[in-house]
Amino acid sequence: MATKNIRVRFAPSPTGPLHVGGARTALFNYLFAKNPHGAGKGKFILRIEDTDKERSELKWVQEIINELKWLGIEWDEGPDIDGASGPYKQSQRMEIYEKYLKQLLQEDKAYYCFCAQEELEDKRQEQMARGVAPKYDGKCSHLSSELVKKNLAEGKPAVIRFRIANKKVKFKDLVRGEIEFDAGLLGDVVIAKDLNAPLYHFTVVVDDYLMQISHVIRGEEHLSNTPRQILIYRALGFEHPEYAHLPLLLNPDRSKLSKRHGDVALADYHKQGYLPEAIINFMALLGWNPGTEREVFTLSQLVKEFSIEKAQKGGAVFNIKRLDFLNSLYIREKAPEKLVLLCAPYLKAAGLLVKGQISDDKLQKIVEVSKQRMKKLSEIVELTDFFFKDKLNYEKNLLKWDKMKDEDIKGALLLCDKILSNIKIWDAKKVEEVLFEGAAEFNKQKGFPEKNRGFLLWPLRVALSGKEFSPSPFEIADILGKENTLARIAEAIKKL
RNA sequence: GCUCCUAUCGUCUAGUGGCCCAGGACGCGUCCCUCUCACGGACGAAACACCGGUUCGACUCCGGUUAGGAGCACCA
Repeated sequence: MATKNIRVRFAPSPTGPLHVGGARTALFNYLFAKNPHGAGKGKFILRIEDTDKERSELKWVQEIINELKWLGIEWDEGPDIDGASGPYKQSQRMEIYEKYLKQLLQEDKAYYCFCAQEELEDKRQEQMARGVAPKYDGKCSHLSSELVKKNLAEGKPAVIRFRIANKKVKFKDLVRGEIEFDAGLLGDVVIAKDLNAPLYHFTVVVDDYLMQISHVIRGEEHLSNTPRQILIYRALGFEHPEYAHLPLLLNPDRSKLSKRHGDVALADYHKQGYLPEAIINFMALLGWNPGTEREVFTLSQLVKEFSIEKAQKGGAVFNIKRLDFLNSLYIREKAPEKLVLLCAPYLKAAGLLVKGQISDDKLQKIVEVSKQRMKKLSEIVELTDFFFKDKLNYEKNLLKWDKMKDEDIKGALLLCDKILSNIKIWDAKKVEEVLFEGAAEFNKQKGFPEKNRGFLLWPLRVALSGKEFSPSPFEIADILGKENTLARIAEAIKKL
């Protein structure tokens, strides 16, 4: 096994946005391929499974490509850059499937079935009601070749079924160990609607073989699909790859992760302002851990640490609070100039950031004083809007600290105005210094508790921000500048 | 219903027979810092599903029970 080339693939079907569960599967495949402790430099392949003509759309192919790139998961082989063409799209490989389909038909390992869908559905219901595993009853499995030819010539609707051998199928799963299924319970599976419309179970086998995939790493929902796929490998004379079935991502109620409990599209998290670093880190730790107490990893560190043996067997609840924690961590670690670039689109979209109205330097300061409060980038808007507005909108009552009366608040603001008017060097440190002195003086004069600076600072901070929560008045004043700061104090005094 | 998978704090997990009256992280609570929020710091509550074996000794091995999940398509 050590000599075998590692080749893994992520094979989504473009029938909707890239699901976070899918993204995690892609991540694990990528990590497995790139990890240097594996059998060598593996290849990670992206294959688009768009055999479902009705539901597959090009825009979803493009979204898959974009989001994977955004995460930093790069593939060695995959569809063309526009997502529209190339041999890594199943829709472009129809002749290949047709060839193998014909082979199976010829060898009588597959056969035409003329049963109507409604008829099948009725039987299925009846079987389940009887308490047996629903499976195809084999009605068309031994039709004479004359009858098949006749039916086909008459244009009777038909599908192609694969003969499932009545025996036990055993295989080794890298995360779960030996697994055995009784294929006799399965029933003959439909592998194509016709020669030109092959279905998943068939195409996945053909492609994984042709693309020389060494390890199939996928979600646990495919575990019970594995035996029938193995049987198809055998019928085709192929050797099947090794398997690793990853635990499912779960809703808080422990059902399979789905919409209605929250967002499941990676793009939704992207839009809300989750950083790819945070999402990668978060997803990696869902169903895997390094066996140490370390919890924070970059993608390249994960590549180094990863081993499939440490993958978890049980499902993992998608805990958004933990994602938020990681995201705020990575936001705080971002270089200031990069964080500004990331936040700017949100401010622009909110109409706060208008080109040329504010210097880059100032904008960076705004982001810097706010970043420790940000769980996701989109929050920059509510956190900083007051910096950009001309007029603040807040209730007079918000200015009140503790049991201050209106005249006390007015006195505090007047004092602030006086103190700040006299400052020559305007920066946060200087402002803080003089205001601390002023606060002591104010409390003494008013008979307020000596150590409680809130009597001076709270009204000031509210006057400058209009908010209950905000950065310190020193930081705000620094960014606002002297003129604006004094103007906001004057506005506040007018309210009293 | 049938088949398969799974089972340690609320959540993600460490733990491969004695190092564990179970460790870390998120979340939660209290306190400190502090004009607020946040950051940071300290402390705290919180789990081996159950029942039988095996063993000198089980969270760890085996069997069963229970619970949860997935699959059983002319979707992937």
